[in-house]
Amino acid sequence: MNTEYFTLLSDSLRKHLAFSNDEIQLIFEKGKLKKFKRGQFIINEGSVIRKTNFILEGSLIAYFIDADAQEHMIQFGIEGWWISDIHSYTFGGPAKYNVQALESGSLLEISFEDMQWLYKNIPALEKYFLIITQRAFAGFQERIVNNLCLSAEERYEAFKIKYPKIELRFPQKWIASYLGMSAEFLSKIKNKRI
Amino acid sequence: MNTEYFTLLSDSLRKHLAFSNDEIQLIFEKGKLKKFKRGQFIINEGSVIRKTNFILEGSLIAYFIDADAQEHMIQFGIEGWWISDIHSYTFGGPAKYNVQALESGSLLEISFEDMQWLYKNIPALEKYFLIITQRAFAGFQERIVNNLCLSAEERYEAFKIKYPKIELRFPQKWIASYLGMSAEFLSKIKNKRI
DNA sequence: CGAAAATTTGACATGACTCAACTGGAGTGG
DNA sequence: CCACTCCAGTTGAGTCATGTCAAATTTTCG
Repeated sequence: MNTEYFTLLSDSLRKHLAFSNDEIQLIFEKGKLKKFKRGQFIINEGSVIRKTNFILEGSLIAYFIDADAQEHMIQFGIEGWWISDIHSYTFGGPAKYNVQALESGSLLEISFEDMQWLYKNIPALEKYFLIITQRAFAGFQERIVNNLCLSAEERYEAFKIKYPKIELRFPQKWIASYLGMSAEFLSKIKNKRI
Repeated sequence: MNTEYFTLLSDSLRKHLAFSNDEIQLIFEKGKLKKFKRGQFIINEGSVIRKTNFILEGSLIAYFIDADAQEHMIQFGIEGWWISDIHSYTFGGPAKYNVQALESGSLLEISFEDMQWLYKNIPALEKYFLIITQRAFAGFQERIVNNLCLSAEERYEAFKIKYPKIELRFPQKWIASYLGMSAEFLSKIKNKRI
């Protein structure tokens, strides 16, 4: 198996808790390695996919399309991040969002059932997911707060500071969507034409 | 101990997973029963309070005050809900929000350390918190989505459907803040004076 | 290289905010 | 238990931040 991928997963896990190499190996064995191409859908809105994905390479976005056919970005993900549709993976309902690749790459796919098995065999794993879910939760709280009390320009400035790498790697129209403003308006902010 | 309180906690826990009476008893023993009065602060922004709270009676809100002295509601809570500041409880940093009582009542306070002890002694408890954190996470995702693609009026309509009881119990100005609109504008929506 | 997508730019439209004045009702102290 | 505050809610006028649309330009990628 690719050592680079192993390192990526072990770094992500060990950032929060201690795991043995055997335990990480176990996760790789339970998971399925999948390649994806730019533009490919990993999850389609409406389908039930009880799987979560650890991104090994490339970039993905989670977004949904509203009644006016406007796309809204929920979340982005690059190598080293977990991404799934929580309604489908966690609760078993239909996915509320699309997950699509913006850059080709690969991921490690783990089913809900296999994850329950892994929880039983790797004591720290459930706590790890509690911690990263809490972090994601705190992140979404912050995003709501920013949407409530910052102007469009302030939100963009805060975003650049928080995610300097992301800014360079994702198309501007998706960043605008993530920040809750129109693509045109973000363009005006960047070029000081407000 | 008050059987009504016991039932409230056991219902909340058993809604998601199986727990024995002894296990629930153990949680009550580790927790501290605290009464609070209308207007009282449970958590002050900036302080470190590694405690989480299960509301037994009354209502609380979590909010913060921005640079323009505007209050923004993050979350509300009534009996049967857990509330804390995640930055302080989970990560040990200073609280980002105030938690204040809108109605007098009481709560069960559990420290972070005691919770770790409870996790070790009640196998299902950690999974329970993973589940409710995931639910809260999904809720915040939905709130972001609504803020991105619904008008103020649509957000209010969706809120009334999702939280019919909350609507009647919390002052309108806080509901407006929760929904990301001014109190005046919500008043106009309700009275069709737009 | 060429088509399709992303970005830029300007003109114009509008949803929601701010401010300010007024009203009503709930909590509190004498 | 009444009167007095005082905060929540209402209403209107005026304003502004941001959206929409459409056309021009640049970039991306098959």
